[in-house]
Amino acid sequence: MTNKVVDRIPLILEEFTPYRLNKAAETISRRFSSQYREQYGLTRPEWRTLATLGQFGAQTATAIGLHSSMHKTKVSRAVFSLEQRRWLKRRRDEADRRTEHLELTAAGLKAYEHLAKLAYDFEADLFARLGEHGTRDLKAGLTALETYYGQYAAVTSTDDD
Amino acid sequence: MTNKVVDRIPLILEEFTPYRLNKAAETISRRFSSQYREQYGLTRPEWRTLATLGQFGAQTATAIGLHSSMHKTKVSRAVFSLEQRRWLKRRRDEADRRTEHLELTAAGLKAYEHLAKLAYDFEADLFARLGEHGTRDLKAGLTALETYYGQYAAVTSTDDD
DNA sequence: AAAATATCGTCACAAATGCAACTAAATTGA
DNA sequence: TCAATTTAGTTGCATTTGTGACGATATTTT
Repeated sequence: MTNKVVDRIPLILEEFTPYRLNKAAETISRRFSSQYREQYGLTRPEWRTLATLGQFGAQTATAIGLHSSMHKTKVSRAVFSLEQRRWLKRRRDEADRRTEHLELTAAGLKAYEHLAKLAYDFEADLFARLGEHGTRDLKAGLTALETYYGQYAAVTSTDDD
Repeated sequence: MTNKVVDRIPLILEEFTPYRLNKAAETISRRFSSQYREQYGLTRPEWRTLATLGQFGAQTATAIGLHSSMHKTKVSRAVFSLEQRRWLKRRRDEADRRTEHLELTAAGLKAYEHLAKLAYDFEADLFARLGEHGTRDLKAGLTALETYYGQYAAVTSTDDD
């Protein structure tokens, strides 16, 4: 049962889809993250937190984590760090005092807008380089993956741009 | 020059390609890595090292890193760990004594063959779930990405399968 | 053939991460 | 109404990672 013919075929790492996907994600992320890292010294969790608040306005830490697929400790640390920069402020919810609503300050919003612009430009440049077909394939492939794993319980949570 | 109309469009994180790509890669990797983690307690760098040696036979640490996109310290640690398990042995190159050739032992080869089989099955299952179109799109999208960034100097090196 | 430079692999240290335990507050339910 | 459970967010600790420096060897330059 174990020794089929297929056992003999060697595994070619650079053709193995999980490996390819990981490498592609890392390469692209690295390129993009260098922008916010070099210009603002932001980490990825910080960038994601900023992006989520910029997109939705005030949010709780839990909501940020859910939306941006980050573990709550990452969110907690990112929030702390953005608070130090005076890019966001906390507001305790008086109805449920466990919760705090997080909101960008004017400075935070300004940084967000700049970074959102960089993100757009980055993506536009990527699409231009991939070409029409490459872009369509990539998007469709990602959509297929999302459909697939979206059906399974979103058990885990982690990070990364 | 900075305030175009496009500046007003909010960035939608879950539609942003680098984010989607990262999340997809993480989700898939997590599923796959749970197999070698649970069954053998292997880390990702260890799995990649094993896979590279299984694919090519004896290799130097540097070659493994190049092939599997891992930083040399990761390779060094993975090699040490696999050596502890007696899954590989080192052989000093007498012509160039800085280098060592790494080779799987019988036990290492056996583990490799089992894991390669798991990898195949995992990929086959993924493709089945993605469907014919989803699979083709994903592969084509990855190929497009690889073509794109393959042209740029492979400056960095890291990990993660 | 010496000196300068580059490469191989390892190690020490600092930063980032994940996990589990924790405090505080809210909710459930007996 | 009060004990048990759940939820929000933080913190401590152990593990993993990246960086830079290092010793050893090889190669290149002068």
